Amino acid sequence: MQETYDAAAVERAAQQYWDERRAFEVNEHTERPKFYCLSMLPYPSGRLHMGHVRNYTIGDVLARFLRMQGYNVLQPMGWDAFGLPAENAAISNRVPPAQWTRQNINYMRAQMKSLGFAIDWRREIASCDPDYYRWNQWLFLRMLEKGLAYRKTGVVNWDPLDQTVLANEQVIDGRGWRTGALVEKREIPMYYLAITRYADELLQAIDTLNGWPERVRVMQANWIGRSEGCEIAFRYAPDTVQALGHDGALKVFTTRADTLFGATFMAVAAEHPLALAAARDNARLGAFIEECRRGSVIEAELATQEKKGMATGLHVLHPFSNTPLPVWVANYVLMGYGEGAVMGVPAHDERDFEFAQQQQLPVVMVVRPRDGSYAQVAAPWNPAYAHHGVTVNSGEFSGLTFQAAVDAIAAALEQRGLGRKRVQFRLRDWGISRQRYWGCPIPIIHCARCGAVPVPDADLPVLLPENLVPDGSGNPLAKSAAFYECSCPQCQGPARRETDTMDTFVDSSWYFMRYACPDSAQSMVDERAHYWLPVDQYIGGIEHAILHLLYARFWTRVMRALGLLKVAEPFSNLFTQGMVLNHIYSYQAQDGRKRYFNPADVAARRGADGSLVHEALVDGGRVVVVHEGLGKMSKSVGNGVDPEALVARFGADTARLFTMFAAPPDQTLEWSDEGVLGAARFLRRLWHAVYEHVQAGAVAPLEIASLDAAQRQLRRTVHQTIAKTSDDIGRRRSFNTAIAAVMELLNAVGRFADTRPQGRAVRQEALAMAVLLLSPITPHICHALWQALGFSVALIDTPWPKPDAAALEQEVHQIVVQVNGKLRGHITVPVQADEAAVRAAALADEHVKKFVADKPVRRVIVVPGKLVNVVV
RNA sequence: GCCCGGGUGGCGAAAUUGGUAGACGCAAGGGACUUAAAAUCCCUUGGAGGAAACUCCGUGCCGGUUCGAGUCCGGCCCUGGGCACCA
Repeated sequence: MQETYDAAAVERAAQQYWDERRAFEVNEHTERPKFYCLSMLPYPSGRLHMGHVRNYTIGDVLARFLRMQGYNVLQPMGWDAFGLPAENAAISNRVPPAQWTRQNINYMRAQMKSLGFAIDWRREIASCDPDYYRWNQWLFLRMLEKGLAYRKTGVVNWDPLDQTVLANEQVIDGRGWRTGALVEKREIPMYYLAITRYADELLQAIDTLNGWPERVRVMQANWIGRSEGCEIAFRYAPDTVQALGHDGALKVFTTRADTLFGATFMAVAAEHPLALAAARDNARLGAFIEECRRGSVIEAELATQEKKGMATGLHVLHPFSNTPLPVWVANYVLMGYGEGAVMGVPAHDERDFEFAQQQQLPVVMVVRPRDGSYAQVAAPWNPAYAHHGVTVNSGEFSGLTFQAAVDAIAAALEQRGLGRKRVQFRLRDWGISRQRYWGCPIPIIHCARCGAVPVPDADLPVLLPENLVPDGSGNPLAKSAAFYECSCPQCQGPARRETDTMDTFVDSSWYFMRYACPDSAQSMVDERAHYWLPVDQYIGGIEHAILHLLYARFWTRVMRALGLLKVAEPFSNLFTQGMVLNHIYSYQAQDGRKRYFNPADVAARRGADGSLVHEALVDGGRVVVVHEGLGKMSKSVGNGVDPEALVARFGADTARLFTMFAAPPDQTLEWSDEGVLGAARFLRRLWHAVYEHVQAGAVAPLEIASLDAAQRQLRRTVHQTIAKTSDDIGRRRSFNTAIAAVMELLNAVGRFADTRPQGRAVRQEALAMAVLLLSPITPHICHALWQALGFSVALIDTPWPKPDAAALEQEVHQIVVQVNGKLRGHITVPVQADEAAVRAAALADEHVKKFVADKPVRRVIVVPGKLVNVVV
């Protein structure tokens, strides 16, 4: 064994050992229980960042821990390889996205290997591989057959200069990211997946996801957004029938049918057909509608925007009173939710109230105020106005409580054919068409005669040409005749291939299934997926709490309905790791632009007044930079730490140890160079402890019966550490405290100076256990130290230890004594001592006597094995 | 506006079921070794008082429950995140 710890050599040797033995390749033919440990697959951006390191280390710790516990652990890895950054890189580097992406994958795979993750690399997949994305296309066709996929016009962001569709993230302050031109909204035909058909199922099943963090479950439930209410039809008034030239009704959705008699107007969205019809011979209304449609795309702005509206001149009839109600166009009504129209009840809805105040519309109170809380509905708005209560002023429906009123009104409406109870979801169907090149082609052929024709299964996959280079204007596929020119599968006539590609969320909705059977040539998944699914532990960022996880749940249900899978839910347990933060330093450059400095390039010194001053070098001179606090590591503020440099300097084990130790894995992690040094120092100390021990020669077998008190004490610490570490990793996922416990153990070993044969035997056990317990976190150094300690079976094949109950036993233990709840002393009592004995010992303690003095003892509380509280 | 987290030393944090607040680590100060530096090792380190023994105070703020509260309850303040005119 070498005296000094050479991380690079140790890691090379360990990785070579695992590779040669194919240690992490798994199959389905084993008696051991399976465990599917999955980390979210990365986008191949070029290099790993610290978020990746943290994510994959958490997964790897669990995978290795469970492997040692006897599970058949699958830990796969792949690449979310389609998407916009490859096109952006292509524009600036003039390299096809495919080439850029594959280079990045190769580079990042090597980086991952250097971190020593226990991955079965035979199962690697990239979503840009035709063998993978052909099954996106295949399932899309099945969904088309079932009516789960359909075509409809949708709104996109359009850059008028580049003549191209922009993704939301390419729209900056309402302008195109490249051209700076004002972005327009355009309606084009797109494909949608009917996720709303699964809304109820997806919502209800959230209750079964016991292994998911509560906040993720809440976020998903809110996103699906189920509302119980009524749809109500308001028939056109005679003047409106005349104006439009036909009879009809305006449908609205409401959760407050009990307030129907308080409706004093109708409000419809700008895109509502009734608004458009009214605008045909009303130029002012047309202009207003145009203004609303043009308005801000950013939803947060919409929410705070001033309410605006304009009367259409049309009227509808109240279903019970037959009173005519004016129809308004209002900018606060969303076309995409409910019916795109609402009944305006200003007395009991804040938005309607605000609108009515502005437009001088009448306010009619139809819910009785709660005792004395208010006398009448008047400005300013009072949240009590919206409370559920007893109806008044509502004809035959007066005097009913909320639910009774809703039931009665809904029943009466239904009898007249003017409404019914209905559930409305906030969730909308998933638009998957992207007018982009680097994605999975949608397998549709457009024929002038036959319409949109699905590509026959036999012609799959529709291959994406990999040699195109986008130039920023439009979709290169739409300019590539070799791609879009084709013949109609039905009539054989000339036709045009669909040039839109799929949203990359499609790719990531089922990749974890394909890992189970990456070579399945005849089907999307095969019986091996039944073995591995569901994923037992999924690990990833909270930023995917809604979309990715919801889409994957939906996709799983669709595949189950098609008989491809047996599970309803893909992920049994979900772990969301925290972000990695670092300091942000900025400086106003001479050109007026804000520049950021990497924290590694910033030096701190004490200023004249003793406060910290941060400085960085600019053109050879020092300038004072502004410390903007902590923020997520990202390119835009230049505060990233390169994992590769970290591994090169300290080794993978130090990188892994620091990221697991510095913070609980589900909370934010603040980067600290000193903390990294501390992790490296600990590993050197561990190495040195084993080195010293091994240098002293062979170790005698442990003779437990002959141990003295100090030896038994160290052994007890060893086995307590085994128990704590097992619980911390296995149940609590609290890796930082598991590491702290091993550090304490090593500190105890350091204080243990016994060099007699049995002393050395106890030390041997202590060091071996420290190495074993730490091995999921720092596998390379532990691999080497395990060998050095003389074990012939490799660490990777050694089972996780169990605490020895006998070693944990004690004859006496220390008990805390309090007087009136304040700590006053400690007593040592035999473990078998009964309550009376413990009580007597406590009262006999000198410190206790001092505080009790001559005051009468009112009560003594004894918590066995822990504490005594004397109440005086 | 609504829904979730979080608030504990100089810093990252620990305290798992209501039972010794601050484990473990970082930083800082002191010391050992060394020609010196690095590395390593040892000691101190929540605040106040005290020569010491020890005492008092202390987990964002106010109040409550309890023999006992960082932990439970009520009200507030600050902060991070998510959603956002969803009828």
